[in-house]
Amino acid sequence: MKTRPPLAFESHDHSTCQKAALDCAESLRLTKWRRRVLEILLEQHRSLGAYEILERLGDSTSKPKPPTAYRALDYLVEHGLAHRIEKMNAYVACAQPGACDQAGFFFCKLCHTVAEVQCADAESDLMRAAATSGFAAERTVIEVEGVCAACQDGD
Amino acid sequence: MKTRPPLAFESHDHSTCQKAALDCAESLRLTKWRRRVLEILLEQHRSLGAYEILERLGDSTSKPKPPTAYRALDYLVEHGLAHRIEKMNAYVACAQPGACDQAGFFFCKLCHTVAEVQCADAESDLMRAAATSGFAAERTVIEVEGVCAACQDGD
DNA sequence: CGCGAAACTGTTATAGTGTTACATCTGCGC
DNA sequence: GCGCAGATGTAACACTATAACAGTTTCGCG
Repeated sequence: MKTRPPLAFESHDHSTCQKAALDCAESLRLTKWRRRVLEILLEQHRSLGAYEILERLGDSTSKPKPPTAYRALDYLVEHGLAHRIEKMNAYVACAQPGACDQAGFFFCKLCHTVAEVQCADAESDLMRAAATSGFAAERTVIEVEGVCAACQDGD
Repeated sequence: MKTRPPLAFESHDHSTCQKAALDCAESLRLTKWRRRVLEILLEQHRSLGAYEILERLGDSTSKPKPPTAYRALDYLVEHGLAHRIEKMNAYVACAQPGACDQAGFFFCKLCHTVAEVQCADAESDLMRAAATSGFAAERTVIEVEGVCAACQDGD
């Protein structure tokens, strides 16, 4: 599993993360809600639940309904700009848009920070194992729950 | 990723699977509900939702409430006799009770059959990656969604 | 331009999944 | 028997996600 270091746990210039994602979204149809959801997700390398996002989409005059958030999230996930963290029922912006093959995630159960790594090796091993049974693999979920260094210190 | 072949997709003497799990449960405190839930899960290598299990726990005279199923499932998962498939919000009996280190799962999205494999290599790679960031990993989820050979034929 | 198809949005309602809180019971050691 | 710990019973609720359908916008194309 060759990976670049998990950026999310290290201090970095986050504006380049945001810019990369927005650049990558150029070729897509980013409507009002999709853009706003993406911007919210891009604020930090943390996962947010669909209803947290929904809250933030509303203003004093109107509150969108759940399908508004889910539709935008589905679109972003389908097009590789966001990922769903199954274990958390939550969503996070893709940290390597355009270069995201088979991602795995380390997520802190306390602060919900998510670090994304490429897991090509693990994935190909799994694909080989699948092939021997005639299993047609479609999507692989790799998630590691734990506590990040910052939250360990905080204890 | 050395694994024995995924048994669940092949015909096999399932009674030995059931027996192994019940033997392994000997040392535990299997109360009425825990035993019944385990028996239900052991009927096949398929995942069941908590409410499906709950249905089957009831009889004509009384229907247990959700906490009954969740408590039994939590216990079985904690003690390694069952696993939760995050992507399906469902539960499956452990296929290698007592010898289940870091499991990964192939599950068919059509028939919900689940094959369990050991993923020690993938896991140790992930643990190494985690260590470099000071991330304290606790639980690793590895799940592959797809279509099993039988369901492909059936199409 | 005008028109039709496709995509997107708004809204209501509901389905599905999981937990909290608290009362009650049961078995076991003392 | 007493008291405690663990297990169960029950009601109510919180969180997550989708179905269904109406209305609107967008966009290609004649």
